[in-house]
Amino acid sequence: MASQRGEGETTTTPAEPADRERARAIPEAAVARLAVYLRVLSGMADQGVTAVSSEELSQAAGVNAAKLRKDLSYIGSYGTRGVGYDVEVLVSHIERILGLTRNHSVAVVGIGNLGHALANYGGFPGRGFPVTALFDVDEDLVGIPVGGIPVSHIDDITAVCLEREVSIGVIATPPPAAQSVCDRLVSAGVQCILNFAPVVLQVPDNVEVRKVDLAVEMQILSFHVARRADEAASVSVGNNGLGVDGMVIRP
Amino acid sequence: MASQRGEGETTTTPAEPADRERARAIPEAAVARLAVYLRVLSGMADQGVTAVSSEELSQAAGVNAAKLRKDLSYIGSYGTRGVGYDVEVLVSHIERILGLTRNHSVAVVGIGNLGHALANYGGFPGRGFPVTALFDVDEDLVGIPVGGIPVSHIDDITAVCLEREVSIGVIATPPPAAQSVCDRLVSAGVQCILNFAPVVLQVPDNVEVRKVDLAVEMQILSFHVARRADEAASVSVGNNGLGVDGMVIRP
DNA sequence: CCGACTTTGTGCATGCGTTCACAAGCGGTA
DNA sequence: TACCGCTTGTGAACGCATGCACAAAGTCGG
Ligand SMILES: NC(=O)c1ccc[n+]([C@@H]2O[C@H](COP(=O)([O-])OP(=O)(O)OC[C@H]3O[C@@H](n4cnc5c(N)ncnc54)[C@H](O)[C@@H]3O)[C@@H](O)[C@H]2O)c1
Ligand SMILES: NC(=O)c1ccc[n+]([C@@H]2O[C@H](COP(=O)([O-])OP(=O)(O)OC[C@H]3O[C@@H](n4cnc5c(N)ncnc54)[C@H](O)[C@@H]3O)[C@@H](O)[C@H]2O)c1
Repeated sequence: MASQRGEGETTTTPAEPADRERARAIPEAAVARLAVYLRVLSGMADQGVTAVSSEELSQAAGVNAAKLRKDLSYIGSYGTRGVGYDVEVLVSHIERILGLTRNHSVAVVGIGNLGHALANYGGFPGRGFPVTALFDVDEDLVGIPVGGIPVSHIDDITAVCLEREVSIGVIATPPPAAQSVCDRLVSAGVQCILNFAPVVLQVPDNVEVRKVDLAVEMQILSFHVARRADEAASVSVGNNGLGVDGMVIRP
Repeated sequence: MASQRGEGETTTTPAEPADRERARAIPEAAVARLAVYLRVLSGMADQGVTAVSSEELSQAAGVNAAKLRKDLSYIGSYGTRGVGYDVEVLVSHIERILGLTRNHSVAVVGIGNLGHALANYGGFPGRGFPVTALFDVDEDLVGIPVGGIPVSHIDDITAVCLEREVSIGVIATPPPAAQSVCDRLVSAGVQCILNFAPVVLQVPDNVEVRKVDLAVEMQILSFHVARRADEAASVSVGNNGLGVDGMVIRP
């Protein structure tokens, strides 16, 4: 039911494909950072930089240098001691680990405010994520091209997803429709879902979901201001108690 | 320079104001989940639900029940053993901890594809995050209302932010402009930034930044498909075990 | 060819976050 | 009132991630 990480796997690693087997051991947090390193490295490559040290790269990526080296060590040892890393080499290794050696076709469902923005965004194709299908229930939208791609009707989702080999589904519908859309994507064989609707999606174990919840992001920020305000209050007022039943306000 | 967590803090926690002092101890990850619980609880309240058990709530929020109880314990003990939690009570306590007892005015900078979507989105005001200011460099956009709010020129950012008491700045400009916009927001006194541009922002210690990077999200998804594909390959090929050089995985 | 210098890769300790498991506490019932 | 069953709240164990510190490994100048 629940987590099921390593499944059956009685096996230890076979000798040869150490490269990909290694992938399983990469911490989730490190994967997210590898994607950031990749972006930074790509930028450097574009500017003609050919080599980079862990110190430089870590600064550019906004992380600790030791952490960066450890992250890179998860994917192998491709640096040169005393020198640093070859940018090209690193880029290609990270791309391989992240599975970016092939394109991942993306479908956007719900062509409203957000869906339009996503469909019109030019940043995805260049990074290996071409948007190849758009879906909506609204008959008035069906057939109209957005960002160069005509909107399909949601009822055709299975056929279209299979035909265009969609591997990532993006949900940008209103919350009530999200679960149903998700189910449809799953039955169309989509195994990766990026969800913008503020809803907890229910999916089978073999489907990976990531959510982007802007309200939550803002609330986290809100928490930090509140905390900071309280700290300030504690310090300046001397914090002589009184906090009793809570509801302390701002300085 | 770098992290600076607990800083000067020679003080131990004073006795009384346990309520807010507690806030400092809440793990970052728990804060994010609290926001999710809040959303779920609000939905329940709207449907007339008055009480909920940790089991029910955790299922609705998609997390482990024990984790949920621990998360709630960070903000105090407001449940009733043998019964569960009062929805109203929980909502108001979480809101207080997250600093949602007052509104947080939001400014969006960069009214392009994404900026339009954000400005038009109706979900923020209802959650205590009214969008009160929009900025762009494009003269053609300035003055035009989007989502009911006229776009201001980026050069007026300081005055407008101060006037409207903006507490959260959202960056939706092209990457090259992001750092400069960020700097302007900071000098306008904004201490919370939500960044959509794929750029690592440099900010002073007293400013909180959260980033939303869709390309990174997709690359993480990509990693998981690749990993899964490899596992499948390993299994189907037989992978009859006997790992040689160690690196045991999980049972 | 050697020695000094630079930077990687990683073992280890530390801290944070998650999960388990259970005593404590409460409402309901007889 | 006393008991019973249910659910909370949390101590403690575990596992993962972070950061330090240094040996290993390579470059470069002489
Ligand atoms: N716009 C934003 O900035 C923003 C911010 C945060 C979260 N969100 C979330 O993103 C989602 C989309 O937001 P939006 O502002 O674009 O909404 P929207 O109302 O503008 O667009 C929703 C679109 O989905 C379509 N739709 C509805 N039901 C559908 C179904 N069953 N199948 C396919 N399409 C369907 C509608 O026809 C509409 O075109 C919402 O869940 C919202 O909460 C949006
Ligand atoms: N649209 C998406 O779905 C999407 C997805 C992922 C990431 N992003 C990122 O979000 C950002 C915005 O994307 P977009 O598609 O809306 O871009 P866009 O080009 O449509 O809009 C950018 C807007 O910013 C304005 N701008 C430029 N420089 C500015 C400055 N110095 N000050 C104020 N405004 C300025 C432009 O005039 C334009 O209106 C980009 O960094 C992009 O990489 C967007």
